[in-house]
Amino acid sequence: MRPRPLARRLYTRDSRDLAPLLLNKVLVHGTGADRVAARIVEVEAYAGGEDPASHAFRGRTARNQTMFGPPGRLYVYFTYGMHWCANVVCGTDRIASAVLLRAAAPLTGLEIMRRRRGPDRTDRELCAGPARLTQAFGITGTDDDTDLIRGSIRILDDDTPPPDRPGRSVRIGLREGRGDQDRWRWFVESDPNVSRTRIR
DNA sequence: GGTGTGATCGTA
DNA sequence: ACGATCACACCA
Repeated sequence: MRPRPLARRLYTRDSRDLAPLLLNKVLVHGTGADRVAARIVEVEAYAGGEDPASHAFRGRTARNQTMFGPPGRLYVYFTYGMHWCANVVCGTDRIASAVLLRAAAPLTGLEIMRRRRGPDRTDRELCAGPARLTQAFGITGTDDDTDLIRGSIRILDDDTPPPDRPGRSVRIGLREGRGDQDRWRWFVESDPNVSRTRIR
């Protein structure tokens, strides 16, 4: 079968159920000559109001309101004064559950990605990291709250299953919410496009 | 492979 | 004041 958008029902799952299922799905942006695509190889779950590491932990704000909206949309936020990061909004309406897209393996449009990321970037430098990924895809704040099923940014299933035994670890870059049991990062073991892990 | 540091600005 | 980061310098 041709690649097709994920069923809307899938996005109603909780972030910790959905996150590992997004591994090996295909993120695409644009059409024709502008099209870029990459296979998702690393994600993290953020569990909203119960999760001290989530932007939603202290309630709804102007920045995080997309997470409180319907599932199946993209939550894009700006951080460190220069980077954008993208999340898949999931769970039920008004529950601020989300999955951070941390890394992907480039599939098509590598020359377009290199135009955005820099001409000397190796393949693995294009999408190995949450802010690298958005830069390679040309995702910014104007893409916040867009629909992942009908919009220009989509997540597709091309019948590549998620790994049977995905790699798993605590989340990266956090100060809060990284207890030993909070292993809410999943990745495709041995994929070179998994981001470098530097724990605070 | 690893660590340390500066960039840069919206958010709370 | 700090951050769901990155690039680059430097060390090994």
